[in-house]
Formats: sequence, structure tokens, C-alpha cells
Amino acid sequence: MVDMYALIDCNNFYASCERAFKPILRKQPIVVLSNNDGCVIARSNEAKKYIPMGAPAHEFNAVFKRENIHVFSSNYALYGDMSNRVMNTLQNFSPDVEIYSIDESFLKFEGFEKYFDLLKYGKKIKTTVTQNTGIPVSVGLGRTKSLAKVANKIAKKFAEKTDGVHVIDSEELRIKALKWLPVGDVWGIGRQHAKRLQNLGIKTAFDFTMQSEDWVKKNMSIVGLRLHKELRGIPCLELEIPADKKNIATTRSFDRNYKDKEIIKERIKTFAVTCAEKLRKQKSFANAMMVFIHTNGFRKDLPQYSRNIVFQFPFPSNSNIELAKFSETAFEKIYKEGYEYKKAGVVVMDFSPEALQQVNLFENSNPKHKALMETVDKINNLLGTKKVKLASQDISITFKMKQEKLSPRYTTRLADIIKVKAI
DNA sequence: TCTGGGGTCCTAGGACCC
DNA sequence: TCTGGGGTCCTAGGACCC
Repeated sequence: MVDMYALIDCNNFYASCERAFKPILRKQPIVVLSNNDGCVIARSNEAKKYIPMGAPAHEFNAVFKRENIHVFSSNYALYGDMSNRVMNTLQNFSPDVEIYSIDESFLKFEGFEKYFDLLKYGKKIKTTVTQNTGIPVSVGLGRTKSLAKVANKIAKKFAEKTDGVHVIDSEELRIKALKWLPVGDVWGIGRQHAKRLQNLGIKTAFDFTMQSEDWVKKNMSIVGLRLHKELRGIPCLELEIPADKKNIATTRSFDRNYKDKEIIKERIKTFAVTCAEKLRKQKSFANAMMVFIHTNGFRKDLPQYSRNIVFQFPFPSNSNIELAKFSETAFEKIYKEGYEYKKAGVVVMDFSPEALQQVNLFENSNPKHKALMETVDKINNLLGTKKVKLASQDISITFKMKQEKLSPRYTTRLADIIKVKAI
């Protein structure tokens, strides 16, 4: 009995989310922009030939206009909710599901081939997800996660022929697939390795599998070796159980450059508060924090400055108040007058679970904060936005992201729900 | 004027200890 | 002229992912 893995991947996910509630956009070119409407992070198939991935939006305004491309600011409330709907649907097709990213899941099938035609089963998954959510998906199946990834690429690339579903279930199909796939497109082979491999004449995934294990181990570490085996049909990667995060970051580019120390300090403290909220969500306490600020690296005409600082807390904490205070202290140490800052961030790390908090003889997280933070979280959850802030998070300074093309939060905000009229 | 954000794992090398 | 050997822990940096 062999296990099979499936990779289900939403097609052009963010663009498809926007389209799901505006059917008029079907077949129309769509792009979705990053925070601050900075660059393109998702494109519908129709837009791909005009707009490269990561294109700076401001350089492509003329193209958007000329080609009638519909442009959206990113709407993560919508995408997150649509993702949940897709993933919930997938739970019905296997007891073993790994949510791999916002738009991808692995499913494991143990002994299914005895009872199911896997190609038919894959098609059933595809049509059910689309029916339930309006999101089109591609499905790839193989004996390992890496081969499922390869199959998925084929399903997507040759959608007309495969109908969006491809199964690699024989040696013949495996070799055919790997001979087709450029080595740089293999899951786990990035730009650096791809360049080196190509220089050595290793052009396809198949060429890669023909290298000796020793060579691969030596040049690409154990990670490369696992991949090498996986592509030959030997499973090395299991479905992963969701674990608590080990780092939590909140970082942003600003809508423009900022010189004023107080403004940047307020941003940093707000990032620290967001980190504290994320920490409480997974019931962790942080023991250390990294704070960084830097100027705009694209502006070669301006003086550049970039610095970060990592420091240990005197006691573990996930309190808004304490983390804001720590971040301020750190910021004071790295801020330098006279530069124009464009980006900053806070990363918390070195977590301990709430239950295991040690009692420090001298300094501890203020126990009163626990109840206070629970109340803050409750109110903010209820109201949907960050209504309760620290006094130092100056509400008079309005930091709006540039989001000129934001779609409604169709699924997560009552006021934005689509109204269906009975005729 | 305008160029994203958030993660993980692995390795090498230094510090430190016995 | 010689200057052990091994283990562990930590960190920085590199590579990758979406």
C-alpha cells in the first residue's frame, strides 16, 4: 500500500477572491497591490502577460489604463476569510490535511487507491471547492509532497488538457514530469541553487535527480538531499502539524519618508502592541525583541542609515504596555537624527508558554496586565478594529495605509455583505 | 512622490566547559 | 618548537517558502 499526497493550490488566489464577489470581472485582467499600493503581488491570468510579478505599481499605471486592468489594494480580511472557507471544504476529503499557506493545502491519502480513482477524486475536490467558495483551484497528486507539487504545476500549466487535475502515479509519468520541469521551478530550489545547478549543466528536475546523493548532500545540505529523494518517490517530508510560531513580526514600509522622531516612535510602539496581541493569540510570552529602522534603499540620492537592536527582556511578557515600553527603549538606542526613515519593524522572539512562566524574584510582568489585556482584546475583537489604544499611540496621528482601490470586506463586515434581491 | 510582509530551517564558527 | 579533544550552546548569515 502506498500513500499519496495531494497539493491543492488556489489559482491566482487574491485576484480570484476579488473576482468571487464581482462576477463581472471574470475573464478580465486583475492585479492586487501590496500594502501602501506599492507593488503587484497577485495577477489574474489575463494580466500576467502585461505585468510582471512584483512590478512597482507607479511604473505601470499607464499599462493598467491601456489594458483596462482592474487594480485592487490588498484586502487581507477578505482573503483570510476566503482561505478559511476553502480549507474547511478540503477537510471533507481527507482526515490528514496540512494548511501550508493562505492558498495551499496538502492532503494525505492512505490506502485510498484501493477504493477511489484518484484522478476522479481530485476532480471532485476541485469542483466542490469552486462550488462552495467561488475560488478556482488546481490539484496535483504524487507519492511525495514534492511530486504532488510538481503534479500541481502540470495541472495548472496545462489546465485545458488536464482540467486542472494531474496525478503522477507511475514511473513513466514521474520521469516525463521531471524532464519537463526546469530545475529552478522545483519546490525548494531557489535562485541561488538554480544558478549554480544550471552552470553545471543541470537544467531540469530530472537532471537533478541523476546527481549522486553525496554530491547533493555536500552542495545543498540535508535539505537538498531530502528533496532529491522526494523527487525520486521516496517520502521524506510528512504532513506538518501546525506549531506555535517561534518569531512574530510586525513591520511596515511607510507611505512616505519620515524624519520626525516622535512619529516613528509612535509607529514602533504600535508595532510592538500588534506583536503583543499576536503573542496573546497563541498564548506565548516573549523574552526578547528586535527593533529596526531604515531609510529608503531605493533613494540613492539620500543618505542611508539602517540599524537593528536585539535585547532580552528582564521578564517574559505579552502585555501591550510592557512591550511598548521595551520597544521605546530599544528605539531610543538606534534612532539617529537627520535621516529620512521609510521602514521600521518589531520582531518578538524567544517564547515561553504562558503556563511555564517562571517567577522572577525581582522583576515580573505586572500581573494586573493580564486581566487588562484580556479586556482590551475582548473590546477590540468585538468592535473589529483597534479602538482601545495606549495613550502614547497618538490617535491624532492618523496612519492610513495608502489603499485607494480597496474592495469591500464582503465576508467579514456586516455592512459590506452583498445584498441579494428577490425579483 | 510612489518599490510588501511574514515566516522556517540549516550550517559554520565562536564561546565555553570538562 | 610546541600549543588536546570533545561536547554543547548560541548566533549570524544564507537559503528557502508563500
